[in-house]
Amino acid sequence: MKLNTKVRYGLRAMLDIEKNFHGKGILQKEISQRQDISLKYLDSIITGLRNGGLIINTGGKGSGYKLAKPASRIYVYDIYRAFEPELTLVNCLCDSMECNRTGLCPAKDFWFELNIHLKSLMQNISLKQVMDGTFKF
Amino acid sequence: MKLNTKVRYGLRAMLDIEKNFHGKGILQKEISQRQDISLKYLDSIITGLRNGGLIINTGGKGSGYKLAKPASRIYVYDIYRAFEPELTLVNCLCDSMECNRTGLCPAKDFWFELNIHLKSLMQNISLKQVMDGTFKF
DNA sequence: TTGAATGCTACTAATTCAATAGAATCGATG
DNA sequence: CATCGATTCTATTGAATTAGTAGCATTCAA
Repeated sequence: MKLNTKVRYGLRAMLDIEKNFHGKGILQKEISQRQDISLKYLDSIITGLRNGGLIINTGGKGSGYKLAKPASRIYVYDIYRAFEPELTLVNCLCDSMECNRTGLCPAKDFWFELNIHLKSLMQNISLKQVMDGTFKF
Repeated sequence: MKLNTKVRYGLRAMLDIEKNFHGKGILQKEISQRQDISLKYLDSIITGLRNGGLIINTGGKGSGYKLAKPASRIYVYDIYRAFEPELTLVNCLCDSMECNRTGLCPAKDFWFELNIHLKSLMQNISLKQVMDGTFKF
């Protein structure tokens, strides 16, 4: 069970933007250098974050990126979702072809609850909390 | 982020064995039929569980499998570990070549705590609780 | 000694994933 | 207008992982 690197890099990029934004948009190149991610690969990360509505280009002079919302209203799960479909720990939770044992299979019920729990953790911890280290489980 | 099918089938096999064991060892064939898992693939699942010390062959007449310990002392994470290395949500947590930013990178610290939390959930919910549906998060 | 059940090694086919290539576009500046 | 840096898009590659199967060896009780 692994998180893919896009989510991982995505979170770092978001934190980088938030930390270094002081009125002037952040360039991909800066993030690339600070976070040690190749510009080309970061390109796809930025695309994901932008399409997910998490960052926006400041436009105008000295253009660059900033967060689309305050860090306190962006959640870890938002970033996850910028790169992944809905969290589904096991396929039998989403693919009814694969399993229709809900209520009959204790294993399925367990994974179902674990799935909800894990998702809700990520939905409730904000970028700001991650940045400050003030999140709690 | 997905759980692999071995862990998933492994849990089902364990539950099947516990549920159907009444003094007489459970045959792979029975599990295969009840759980609708090909005998060949189940073979590798059983191997994992056996090597993980979670099930044992009853030996003797009417041989078959039973749990190696009471279901109340087998934990979900035990089953996970029968098929996976230690839970590591992101590579930067285990591979120091990849990242040595502990305490510097808020993202890493977050994944680290999430990792601990998730692992500890699985370490504290027993097979019996899964079977009864009495687990709680 | 036979036959069912188990155990072992290897293999394949499919999928996923990280990362790069190359070109098109955009936008500010001189 | 020309250009240069930065961004954006599409496509591709190469590697790793994984679900599932094949085939055979072994065991063990009847």
